Amino acid sequence: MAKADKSNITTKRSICPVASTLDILGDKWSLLVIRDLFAGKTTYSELQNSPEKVPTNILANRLVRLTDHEIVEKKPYQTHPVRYEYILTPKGRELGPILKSMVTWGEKHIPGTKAMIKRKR
Amino acid sequence: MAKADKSNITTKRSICPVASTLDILGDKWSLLVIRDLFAGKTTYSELQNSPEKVPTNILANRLVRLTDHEIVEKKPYQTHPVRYEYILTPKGRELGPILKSMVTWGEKHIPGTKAMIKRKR
DNA sequence: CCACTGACTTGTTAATTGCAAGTAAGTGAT
DNA sequence: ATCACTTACTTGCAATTAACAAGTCAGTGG
Repeated sequence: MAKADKSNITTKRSICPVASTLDILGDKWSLLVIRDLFAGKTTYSELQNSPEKVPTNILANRLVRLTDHEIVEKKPYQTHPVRYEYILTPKGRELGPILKSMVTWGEKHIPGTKAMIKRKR
Repeated sequence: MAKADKSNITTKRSICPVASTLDILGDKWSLLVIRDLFAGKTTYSELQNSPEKVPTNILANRLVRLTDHEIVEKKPYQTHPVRYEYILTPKGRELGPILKSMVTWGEKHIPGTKAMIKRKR
């Protein structure tokens, strides 16, 4: 039941790029997963161990949605046992500025917040 | 029933600025309302007439939440009859970069989207 | 064979959304 | 004064989503 319904993947509320971006990322968890991928996490269990403790069924669902949108790519990095890594596609990596502007705004306007992402590469 | 519950207004999932920003704005509608305010809309009915057709109870709820967070200010601009205008506070106006980076990403990666915001001032 | 890990699913309850309709103050026309 | 209309919302309820706990399944190491 972690399948995102394909019918809605291309459904846009309007031609506005903001609305369309929110159709994909407009929820409490998607950008948090992407933040963690930016921070260098790659596996399901690493993503599960975020400080915000994303529920496992939601994490699974979001990963499916994000891979459907080609923001994230899932690939096995070993067999026996099969283990998967999730990595950002170029399209996903270009979400950096959105994350960055959120960090800037959050740090300035929400007391008690502090970023600690060390961007790799 | 359009009251946002005050208990949750200062509840943060973590000290991460991205997570905290998403606690406030992480849904399908909030940033759309802010987009419209950036675009120069000021009244409830103008906001209701967005191309995405936000449900009226959700619009009311989001406006309460956003004013609670001091992102939006509600003030009467006339009496008899009382009419209200919603305007962005300085804190709200600083969300511009987030919106802007969403426009950039959306236009580049979501086919069929086109921005048409003419920023005023 | 047993315990353990990683990567998820499934079931159930709780919360949120979306739609339709209704309300209330006030205006302007008949 | 009554009617129609506008703005700015509320209210009720069904439907979708999210959250939480538990369970599954392949595989490994002892």
